[in-house]
Amino acid sequence: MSITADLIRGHTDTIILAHLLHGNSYGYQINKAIQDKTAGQYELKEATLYTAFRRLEAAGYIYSYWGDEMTGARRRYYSITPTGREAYFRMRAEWEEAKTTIEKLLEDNDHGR
Amino acid sequence: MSITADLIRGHTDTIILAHLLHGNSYGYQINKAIQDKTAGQYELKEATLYTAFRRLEAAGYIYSYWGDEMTGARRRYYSITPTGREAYFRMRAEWEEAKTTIEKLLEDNDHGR
DNA sequence: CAAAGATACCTTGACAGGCGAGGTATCTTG
DNA sequence: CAAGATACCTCGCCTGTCAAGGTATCTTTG
Repeated sequence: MSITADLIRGHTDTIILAHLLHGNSYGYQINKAIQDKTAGQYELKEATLYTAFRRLEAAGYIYSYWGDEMTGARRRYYSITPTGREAYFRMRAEWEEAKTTIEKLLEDNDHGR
Repeated sequence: MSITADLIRGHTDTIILAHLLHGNSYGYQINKAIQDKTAGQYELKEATLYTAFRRLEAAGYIYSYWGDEMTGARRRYYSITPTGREAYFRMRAEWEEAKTTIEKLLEDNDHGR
């Protein structure tokens, strides 16, 4: 969790969409996957996660359905829509752009003095 | 301004500090410099800028003083403090880390399926 | 010289996303 | 059976961004 909230802000949606690209999943698993991927360096807070699901579903980027688990706690599965896929690629492109811009602005450049 | 606010969020302070590294400056000029650097792709909104100045000053990262212009509108100059310098380098390091993390999480990786 | 535009500062209030804190229910393990 | 993991959820606060509005001075232009 060493990464501050404001730096990750705005990426939550894209991160979730990225995980749904290869197949349907449910909240708890997505969160686990993220922790694994970043070696515990970052975790979506549950409240953040579920807020994001609502937002993404309202936007038509994902849809959800209850799993038919015979055992264990019930799970709500999420699936990415074609629109969601498009959104993902658009958001990634935006990130690439933003990255360059931020990089430029954070530089400690001393040119001309 | 093609870059969305949420992606830049949290970088405002670092951007300002970066600009003050090479010398004192005032709000209007800093904003102009940012627009030039990004070829108009991004501009800090004034309200954001001045909020940030207050925040940075309260944190002891910068201090301000009124310029003694004999002509033109009055200018409030800002100067970075040693603590501010430290903060800048720390924030840059955080950005480097965050970047890697975000990159990892946004990947469209299909490994293992 | 008046109007328009640039320079330069500032505040208020709304909004959105993140998240701490709290809650529910089920299954597994010691 | 208690503890911990799995799995879901909501409420209300906090913080950073920014649209909209304001002030004052100087320069340019018709």
